[in-house]
Amino acid sequence: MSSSPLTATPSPLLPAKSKNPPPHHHHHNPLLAYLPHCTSLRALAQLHAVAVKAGGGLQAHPAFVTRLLTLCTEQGAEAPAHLAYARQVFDRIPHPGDVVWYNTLLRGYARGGGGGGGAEEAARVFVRMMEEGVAPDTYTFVSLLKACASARAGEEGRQAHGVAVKAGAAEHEYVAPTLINMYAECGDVRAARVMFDRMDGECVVSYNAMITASVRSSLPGEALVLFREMQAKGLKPTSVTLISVLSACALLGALELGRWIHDYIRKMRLDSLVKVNTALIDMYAKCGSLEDAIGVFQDMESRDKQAWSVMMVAYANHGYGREAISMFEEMKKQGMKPDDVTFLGVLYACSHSGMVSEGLQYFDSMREYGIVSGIKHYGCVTDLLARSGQLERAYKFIDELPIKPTAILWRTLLSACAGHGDVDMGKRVFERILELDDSHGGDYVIFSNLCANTGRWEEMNMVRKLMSEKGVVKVPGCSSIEIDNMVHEFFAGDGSHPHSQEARRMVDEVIEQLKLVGYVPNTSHVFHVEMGEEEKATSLRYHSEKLAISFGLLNTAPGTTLRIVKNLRVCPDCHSMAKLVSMVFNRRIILRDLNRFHHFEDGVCSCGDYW
DNA sequence: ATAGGGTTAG
Repeated sequence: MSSSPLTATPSPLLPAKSKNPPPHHHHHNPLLAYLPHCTSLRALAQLHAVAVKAGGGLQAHPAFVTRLLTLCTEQGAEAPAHLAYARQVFDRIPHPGDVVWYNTLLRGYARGGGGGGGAEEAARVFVRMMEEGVAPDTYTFVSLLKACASARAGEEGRQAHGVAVKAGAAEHEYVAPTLINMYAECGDVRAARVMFDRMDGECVVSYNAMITASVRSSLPGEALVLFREMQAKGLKPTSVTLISVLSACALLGALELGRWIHDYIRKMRLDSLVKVNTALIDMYAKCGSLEDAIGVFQDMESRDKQAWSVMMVAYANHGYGREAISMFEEMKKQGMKPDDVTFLGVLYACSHSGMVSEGLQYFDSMREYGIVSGIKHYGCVTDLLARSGQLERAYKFIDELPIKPTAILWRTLLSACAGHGDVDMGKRVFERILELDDSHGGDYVIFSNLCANTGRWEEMNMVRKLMSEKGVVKVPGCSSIEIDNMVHEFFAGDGSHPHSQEARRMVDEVIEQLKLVGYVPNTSHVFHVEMGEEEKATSLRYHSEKLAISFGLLNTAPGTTLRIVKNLRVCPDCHSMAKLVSMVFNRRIILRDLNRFHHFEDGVCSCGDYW
């Protein structure tokens, strides 16, 4: 079914299955000189055919097998069939005695070739290696651990760690960072940190691994602490460090720090690296400055697929769906072959701009490019349908997927049900979510609000009861604003910020002025429904967005753009409040939501109230 | 013949 070169070059490449080990032709074969030039399986097969004609094959020659395995495994995740073929070749070798063969094969799994089962396959290869009495080296451990990392297989990873310790390889300068990375990829930052703390702390790569681990685990503040620490130690950041730190800035929405890193990058003359520029585009876009993102993109000497994809998503995130699509068309015109990530970007752009039919067409066209759609693509299509109000169709779409849907998929649909006020569909969906994951506070909140807004009081009470029975808690709303290189965080209602009293007073003042132009608090999205109307109004008044916006108004010069980052989706009341603030106080407000950006200016928002 | 760290639906 695949059209890989494998089908074109079947069995002749396989060494004969014999009980006797093949004779070791270590005699010189002049054809071996051509091996390095065989950069495809097809070429290798041709060489083999020539060898057969000349009398005597090549397939038993170690150099030939190595080349074959390398070619197959370096395709990694893109061509699982190649990897399977390499494995087949390998399994037919009676007594593989060369570490390189094992390492090469393990590398294929390390690159994600085995998918979710990659770690187990890698472990099996390792066991075979032990049985054959072949001694593993550091590359063996690196690849084995990477295989566990890319398969997110924590259990196998821990076992591999144990084996590495026994072999005395765990502290090796290449193995140790890989261990940190493995634990981070498997979601265990604490284990990663334990590994990190056990090291001398003079190694840039370990710092890089730990910084990345922190960013991956949504601990960007921790990443920045590590970054300062390594600078204090005199360790020189590499491009990888800077890329990770930029990613931390992106998470925090720390534009000023991001600009500082950008200057540093220029000073270090790292600004010609494509990946560094891609990280810069991502940082600027996620910190709310689409202009700067475009600037970096335009100044790039060359751009790869990732750069295009990141720019496309940046446009989409800021509400420029059409521009995002034209980026996609442009990159195709320039001869770039879109991949799974590129399509994720296009679908994302379509769903956020209400381009339903285009989105569905792009989704269908994935097959023409030989891309298998994954759960994330399905997520985009679900969003595309659901957001535009085709709830029933979205439900069917999820229900009939060729793979088991995740709670996230249903969650997407649930949000849309809330947006369209369809409590019946919402209920069906809510039940589907509970079957898969009943620990997510947001689901209860959304559904209970939907019930409240449609007058389904008994159901609402049931949901709330269920929620407290299960001990599920609501994630508190948190908004941050960066002023003079300091990130200020505000939580809904609480007074934890040193300036929160000040911010509260400012909110009171702002609200009074907004009331003059017709602002009426809209309490329909206040979760604590057992509150009285007055209490509800108070809770709403001190939503984290309002605190952050007011604090920003108070502490910046008139006319300064306010950049806010929120950890949840913005509530309708805060959204209309921000629109009014932009008009009354003549400020641009750029608010980053869990999902997208809202640019408020002159009383309107760039999302067109579609979010 | 091989190696460690980097962007991605909601």
